[in-house]
Amino acid sequence: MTGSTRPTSRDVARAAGVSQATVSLVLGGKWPGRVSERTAAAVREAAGELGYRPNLAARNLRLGRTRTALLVVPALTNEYFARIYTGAARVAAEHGFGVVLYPSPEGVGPARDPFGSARAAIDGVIASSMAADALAGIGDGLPLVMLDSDPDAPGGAPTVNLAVADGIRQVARHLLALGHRRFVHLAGEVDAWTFRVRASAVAAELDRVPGAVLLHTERSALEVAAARDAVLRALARPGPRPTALLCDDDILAAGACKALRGLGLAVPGELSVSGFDDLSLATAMDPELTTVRLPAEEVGAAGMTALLALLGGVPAPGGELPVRLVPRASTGPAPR
Amino acid sequence: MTGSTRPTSRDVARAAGVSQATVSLVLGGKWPGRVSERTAAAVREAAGELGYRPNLAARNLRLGRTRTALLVVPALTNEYFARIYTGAARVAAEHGFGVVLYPSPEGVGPARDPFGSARAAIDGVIASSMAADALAGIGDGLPLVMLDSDPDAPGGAPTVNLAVADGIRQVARHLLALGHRRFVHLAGEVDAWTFRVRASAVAAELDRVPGAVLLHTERSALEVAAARDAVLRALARPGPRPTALLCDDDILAAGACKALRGLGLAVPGELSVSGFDDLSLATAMDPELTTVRLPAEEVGAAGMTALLALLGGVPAPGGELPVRLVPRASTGPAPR
DNA sequence: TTGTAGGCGTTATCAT
DNA sequence: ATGATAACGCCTACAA
Repeated sequence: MTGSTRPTSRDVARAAGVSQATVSLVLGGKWPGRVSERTAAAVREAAGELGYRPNLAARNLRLGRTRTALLVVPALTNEYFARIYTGAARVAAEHGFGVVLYPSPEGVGPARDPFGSARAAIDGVIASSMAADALAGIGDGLPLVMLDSDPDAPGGAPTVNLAVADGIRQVARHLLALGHRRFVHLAGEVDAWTFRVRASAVAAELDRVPGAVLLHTERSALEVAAARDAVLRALARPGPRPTALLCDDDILAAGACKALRGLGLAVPGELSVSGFDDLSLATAMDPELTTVRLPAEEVGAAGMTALLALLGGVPAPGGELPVRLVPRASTGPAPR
Repeated sequence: MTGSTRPTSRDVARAAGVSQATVSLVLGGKWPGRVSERTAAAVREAAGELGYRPNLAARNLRLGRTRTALLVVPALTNEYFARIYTGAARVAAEHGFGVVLYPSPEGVGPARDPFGSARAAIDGVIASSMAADALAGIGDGLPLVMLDSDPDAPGGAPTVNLAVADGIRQVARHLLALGHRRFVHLAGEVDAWTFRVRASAVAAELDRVPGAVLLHTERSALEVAAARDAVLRALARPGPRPTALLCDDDILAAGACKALRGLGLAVPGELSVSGFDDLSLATAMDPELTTVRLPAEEVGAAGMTALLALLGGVPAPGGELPVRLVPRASTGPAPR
């Protein structure tokens, strides 16, 4: 280790033969009309020479804000959250903000560290698909926007949601139009608003059609192997066999297809399977999955927009983004 | 907005009837023997009452370090990087550090912002699977550990690697033992060290066996659709047909399987397919993919350990972590 | 056992 | 057009 330490604005000032204030003005980009072109150039030169980079901690302390938002996600295991991030980061960048990702350690559980877990200094929080109380200790009192969450939850944080119920409706109608009447719902075994909405939307939509019946709802963790087991359980039940398997999620649908193949049941010849999310998995499979595409990037963007509004003192809009059925090869006419 | 602002340690001190210094000692956990139990309790009570949370910017400025590391990844689109994060975060937490994720905007490209893109104040950088120059402007001069990168790259950052070449070797031997002799290599079209290693390992290993021949190497972006097209191209070439398709990556292998199914070729009956990474995709597919499991979490952990060593002034170890072939259903005896 | 005081590096206000 | 100066909130000698 050479004893070299990072150069400060003071060092730049000395090197350029000016004062710290001038350096700050020039590098802050607000010198036109206040500092001569000559000195500005000298400052920039000196800064470049020394490899000067402003100390973020000092800047944040002085300004009282960090221009950084925290994006809390329950897991990074699928690309949905990656797309959320992308959208949020894009909007953030347009406003000179950064986004820091915090994958919440497996689901719930309040923070253990008395000082909270988010170490980065942040101005606000965007929480995606989280139970409200899972945020305990993260953004205590910071401006908060929730994605994919109960808009009527206590706390009254602005919410950006997907039209999940409408998506389920589209799937159900698609299957009904194909002649299906006997359904099984493979539900995500996760205590999140979005899955509760899915469940009630499935029930409601099938209720509307005389003759259509929801034979059973089977719950499964969001993993392929678990979903396969769940479908095996569901199909082992006595009674008439379903012709359509409506899955809460593409991963569940993938597991369902595996189970069916194992049972020698053709998809979609004997059973139709639908997913939700339109992950890249949906087209990696064979047959490709009929599913619902979520505008994840727009969700992230809208979330960031709402947070920026909040930070600006304007009441944030919130709202619901439309989703779209993507019919592919895993659904077909009901047999018989 | 009520005009309420966040309480400072000063406010806590006032509320508890003590000085800032005492507050700092108590909340910093280094009061035993220096502050009476009674006052300590009073301080904690006041802090809790006010909902006090220390200002990170100020703390970081004062201490000159943030106890935060930046983990730079090329993309979040697959779970490999999620596992890296998990491992790194675990080790970090054991040392009172935090980890902030920075998904580098699509591959390469130096930072556009003159002040660099990583807004969070950080002590060091762990870069995963990145070209060395893709880091320009991120951690300028900060302690750096590279994962999955050329250990002999200029710059001499410590490197934590996977035994990628050995993994390829295991796959090749597995296929050779099954009687395969005509190979096609489906290579990732990414300019990264790990893919260069894979390519040369494939060539080297097949070279060692008389009669074994690498018919062709086809390149493809790391996406299912691209991989499918690439395999269609490769199989349309004149000459003998391969019996084994060695893919750089599970996603490529998934695309390969789709292409083969489209062509009516049985896997593994007529062609064996192998992947690399053991993503959850590998077991979501049908047939399940023979692939190589990477200890991603350990890579992240080792990377963090190396960074902590670096920060402590100790030369970081670096090293290579073993990988393991996971034979599944997509490979079988060579036909004929 | 507790309080006082100084400074971390930056930006912004006010003189010059 | 530029420079001196004062904060931002925290930690930590050192003094009492």
